[in-house]
Amino acid sequence: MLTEKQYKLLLFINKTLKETGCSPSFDEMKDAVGLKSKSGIHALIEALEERNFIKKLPHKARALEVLRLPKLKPSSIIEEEKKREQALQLSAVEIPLYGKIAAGTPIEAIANENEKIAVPLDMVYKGQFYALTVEGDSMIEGGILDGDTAIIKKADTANNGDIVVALVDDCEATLKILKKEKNEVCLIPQNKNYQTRRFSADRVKIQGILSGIIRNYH
Amino acid sequence: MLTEKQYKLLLFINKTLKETGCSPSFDEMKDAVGLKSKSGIHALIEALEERNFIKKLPHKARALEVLRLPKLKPSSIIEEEKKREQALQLSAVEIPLYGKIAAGTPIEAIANENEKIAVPLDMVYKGQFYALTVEGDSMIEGGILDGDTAIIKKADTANNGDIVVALVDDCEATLKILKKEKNEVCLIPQNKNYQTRRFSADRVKIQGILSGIIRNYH
DNA sequence: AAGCAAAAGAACTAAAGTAGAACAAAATAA
DNA sequence: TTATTTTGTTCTACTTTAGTTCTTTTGCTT
Repeated sequence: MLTEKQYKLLLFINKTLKETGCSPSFDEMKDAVGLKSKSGIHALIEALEERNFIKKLPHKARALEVLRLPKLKPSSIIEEEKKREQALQLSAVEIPLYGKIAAGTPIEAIANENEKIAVPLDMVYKGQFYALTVEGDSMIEGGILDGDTAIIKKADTANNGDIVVALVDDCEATLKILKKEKNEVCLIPQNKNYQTRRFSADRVKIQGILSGIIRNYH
Repeated sequence: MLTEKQYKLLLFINKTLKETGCSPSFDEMKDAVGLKSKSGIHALIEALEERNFIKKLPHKARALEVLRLPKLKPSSIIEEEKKREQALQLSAVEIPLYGKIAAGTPIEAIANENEKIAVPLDMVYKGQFYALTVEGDSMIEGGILDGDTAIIKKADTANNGDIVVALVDDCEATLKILKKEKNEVCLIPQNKNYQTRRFSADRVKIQGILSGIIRNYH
């Protein structure tokens, strides 16, 4: 119903009326609203009168009357509603479950947008994520078991020590610890029975960084 | 009665008026409803005015007023809400996070209803659940690491082989594999450096069964 | 593929906001 | 009463913001 300036002025008129019992002058209003000329106040007053928020006796000094104020929702209720909305949206989000890792195919190839999994929000704070089912025990000493769901953050670069989804020769995807050395890349398992594999850097593509693990005991 | 867009716009206008006291502009409305051009807003406004949901001062800026709100939501909105609700309920629920385990105090004592965590629904299919933060490495060979969040199903009995939250002598809570023997109870760690502990059955109370693990890499 | 409606986009018009000055009417003081 | 000050009104000029209208595009239904 009102513009910002109109609303601000209306509040000021109402306030001074209640506090002093007498209308503010155009000059007082222009200062209150932050104008340098009172001609603007005149326009605002006319707009407020046209919208029936105030009544004015023309050619009388300080003769304004507030007819009504826009009825606002109490801010406490607004806050509460916002919180509830946030809670709904913040508690968990859904990310796609792409399939199994260590399955020998690029992840893109098996992307299935239909299968999704819900994960706690704090796992997926920022960026794009997807989920993989871990297959095999090559990371068992890092607490990553066969059947675990790995939450992966999409990325094409990573730091030494990160656990990454690495695609070797465009055909084999594995979950390993990354170590970069000059022109080579080491993929380090966490299982004594497996060996670290070393590739020239151009054979390995990073597809994501491990962000979380979800395990289900049945 | 109303189309989805009309309904959304009406709600937005109403919300803006109640929260700020000022009408939204066409540009603000187009963003709120998800249009890229304000010409569409014009059409929606006209439709809403024709149906007597809002009043407008023509050729005035920010001069909208909401006359009434529809008692019925458009069916498309209802369906959308149902879906979202279902998705949320089906995908994740919130359970209380009680604190750390292996901290030497009964879990009841440190229950804090305020702290909660969202977990995927398939972890908490049936029964009452709570979450604990794992402390220590006594279960490391089972893939349960220091700092992991353990999702626990409330229970006072368990089967051999279950990983349980066990309270010993009413003062010490630990997460271990359960093994019952005649009148004795074994609590078996999964770490060669720890020893299995054996108690008479009356000293050990089961407080829950491990149902899931959530881990966050930072 | 034709026809339709919703949406996008651009062009245009109007209102709101800003400022300054000149002036007229009311309130106040002498 | 007259003189003086305060207050309100009007006008011009210009910038920014907002609303309207029209044409084109897009996506969908038949």
